[in-house]
Amino acid sequence: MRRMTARPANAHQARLLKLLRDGGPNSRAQLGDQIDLSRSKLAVEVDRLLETGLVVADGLAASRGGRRSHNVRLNPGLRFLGVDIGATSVDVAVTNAELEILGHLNQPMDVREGPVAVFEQVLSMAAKLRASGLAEGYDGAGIGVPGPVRFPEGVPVAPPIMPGWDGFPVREALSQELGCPVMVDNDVNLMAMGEQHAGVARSVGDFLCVKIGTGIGCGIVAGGDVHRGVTGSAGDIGHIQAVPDGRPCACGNRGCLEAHFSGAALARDAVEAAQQGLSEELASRLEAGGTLTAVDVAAAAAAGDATALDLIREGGNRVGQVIAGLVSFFNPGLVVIGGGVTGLGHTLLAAIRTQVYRQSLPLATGNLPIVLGELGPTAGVIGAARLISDHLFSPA
Amino acid sequence: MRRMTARPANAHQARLLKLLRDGGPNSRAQLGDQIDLSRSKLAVEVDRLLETGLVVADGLAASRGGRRSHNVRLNPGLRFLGVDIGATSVDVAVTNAELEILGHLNQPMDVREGPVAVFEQVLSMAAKLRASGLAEGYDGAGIGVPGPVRFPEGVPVAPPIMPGWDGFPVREALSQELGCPVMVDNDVNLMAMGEQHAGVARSVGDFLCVKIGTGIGCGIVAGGDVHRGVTGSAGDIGHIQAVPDGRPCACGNRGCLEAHFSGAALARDAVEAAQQGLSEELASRLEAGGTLTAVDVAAAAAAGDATALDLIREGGNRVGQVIAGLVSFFNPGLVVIGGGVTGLGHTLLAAIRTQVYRQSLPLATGNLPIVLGELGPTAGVIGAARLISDHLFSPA
DNA sequence: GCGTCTTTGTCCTGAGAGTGGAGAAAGTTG
DNA sequence: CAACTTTCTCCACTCTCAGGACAAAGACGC
Repeated sequence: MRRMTARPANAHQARLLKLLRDGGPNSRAQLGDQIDLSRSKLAVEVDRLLETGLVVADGLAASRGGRRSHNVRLNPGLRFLGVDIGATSVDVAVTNAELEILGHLNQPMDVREGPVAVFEQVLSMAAKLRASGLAEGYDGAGIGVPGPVRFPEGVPVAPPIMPGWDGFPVREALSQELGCPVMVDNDVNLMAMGEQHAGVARSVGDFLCVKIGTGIGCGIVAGGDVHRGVTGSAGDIGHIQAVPDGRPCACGNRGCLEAHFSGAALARDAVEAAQQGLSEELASRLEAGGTLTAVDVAAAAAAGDATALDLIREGGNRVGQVIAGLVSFFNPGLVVIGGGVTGLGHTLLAAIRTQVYRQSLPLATGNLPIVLGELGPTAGVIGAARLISDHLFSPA
Repeated sequence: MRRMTARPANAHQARLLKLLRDGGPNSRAQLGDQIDLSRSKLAVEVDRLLETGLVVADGLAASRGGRRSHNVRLNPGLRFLGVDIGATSVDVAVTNAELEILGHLNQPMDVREGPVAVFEQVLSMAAKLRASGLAEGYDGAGIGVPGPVRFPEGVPVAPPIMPGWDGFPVREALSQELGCPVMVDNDVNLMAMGEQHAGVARSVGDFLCVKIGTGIGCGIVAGGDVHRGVTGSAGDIGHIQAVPDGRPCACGNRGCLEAHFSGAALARDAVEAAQQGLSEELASRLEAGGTLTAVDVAAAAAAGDATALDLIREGGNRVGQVIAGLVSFFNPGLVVIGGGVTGLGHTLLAAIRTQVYRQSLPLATGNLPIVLGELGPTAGVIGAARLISDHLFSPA
């Protein structure tokens, strides 16, 4: 099917599209309240957007004490694809232009199988969503990968946990297959954008979004925009030294944060503890499943297992220590904790908070909320849709 | 004397003023090459700037193969005052509108004497510069203080090393006394702006500027702009934990970076070493001067004293470790080392580089210069002048 | 049911912003 | 001294944008 190809012709139109995306259907009068334009000029730009088809009339709204307004809204037929490639699974979702999720699929998959296999999977999931009637095609797609990305080109660079992906033209290839514009970013940055768009970080301009999953990363939002760094590796905090002369890490150094606490490290420590007979709870789970994951530790902790609680607390202390440093450095207005280990819940959060509030200066922590992400596994795909919509809703 | 009060009327004029500030006298044609405006429109805006008096004609330039151009330049009578209040001294300088230093005074002074005493000193230095004929008055002033600042209001907040300054209306008071607009910022941010304007960081959009003096701070420039954080305390890295259970720090915690390495810590360690008889060089200097400073350590190191070199190396390792973490997190394109201890020179730099290159990921360090600041003690005052000129050269 | 008030949206006019070309002014070069 | 360059100014024309007048459509009080 032929998809929309129109783009806003100027900054005003871009602004209007974003207001409609974030605020849903609106009348010209309501739009006028939110934008610095005369009614006449605004009407002209809205008419032009109607001509492009990006925006459509949406009937009459209720009266607010006078003539009823004619609402307009983003074309309800627009479809964005949000893809979140994690280390061990793939999430794919369809959204409308208002970034509401219409359908969401998740599939376990090891990113190390390489770009070709993963791509095949993503395309099949996208096709499945299309086949279920949620979309006739895609107007744009955003995709997140678990490693640094050369953002302007949309190409992963030197990704430690993604052998085979280095230099793979993700943007180019996906755009070719889907026949629509594509933007690529680090998965952590997308999670931050997701929480900023629809989660706990709404209306916060400077915040950190720490994602603890198989590895650890940190999305940085400064002045409302994602900070990616000069080579796209900003936020790569997994290899900050957390313990002097600590555990050996896959990167070759010792004591990296990721070696001491992450989904993978936690699972390894839990198995160790079970084998050493420190926890019956963990041992029986190990026996039953053959292996342990962060989910098992969470369950054991919920059941009151002291060893599991200790593991979580110790890990939280490590992460908290590093975050404390980042808070001193960056002075954010909010810290969001997300990723797979959020299942560890309040125990983890309490440990992190303790460290940060104790080690950072009062001025930086005085009014600093440290909270769990609100969107869970949908943060990434919403962020991905947001990424491509920000791109498409900007002047060409 | 009546000073200039005009401000640019629109973004074009602001852009032109900044081009003239950074590029010196220019013809209309040269300006046209650097700005996206038609020659006719550009001529109109230049004429309006001439009318305001901010810009003046500057005679004919050499021919470039055709008609000679009529240069324009910023009014050579404009004067900015740059003030850099350090922990132990005050720098005051006069610049022209192109931010060239016309006169510079330095005066030892303890910031703990409080805002009233320091202000008196600053005003007397400003008057001295005026009396020497360098300025008939000031069109604007920038001032840096060694602590966090609520930037929009220009008021220091909860400054640990500046008791008595909390909430003191620096901007308001100085503006009153000098009769011109004033902007206030953290001294480290100003140093970063100085190096960005006229030093090693020219044309770098994302960099860190670590200032090691009495304390330690870090200026953060992201996307060309200084990142100040939500409460103005961004870059306050002196109290990041560098050594678990390390030395007690004035802030109440243990192992803070500042407690292990800074001008003050280095002097203390040197005295200790001298008293323990570890270094004859340092001991003789202690005897001679009654006390030791970073300058003594630098001299001892230059003379080949092993103990002094060890102190510097160990300190550099500590700082380098912290910077390594910040590099992983922020992924800057450049790291500038400045402040009082730059006298320690290459020994310090080598230790820092070793740590950063060893601990951060190759992608972040692959093309990362770590260099000493170029401007020395003038970085702060140039940054201060730049701060106020950025303000005055923006539309009102 | 009817006039009055409020809200919404459209139309029109006039002020500026901005472009691009013509052409004058002032050089260089052979 | 002719031909070519570069710089700058002037002018006509287009486009943007604001703000007021006005029409449409509803709420509300009497």
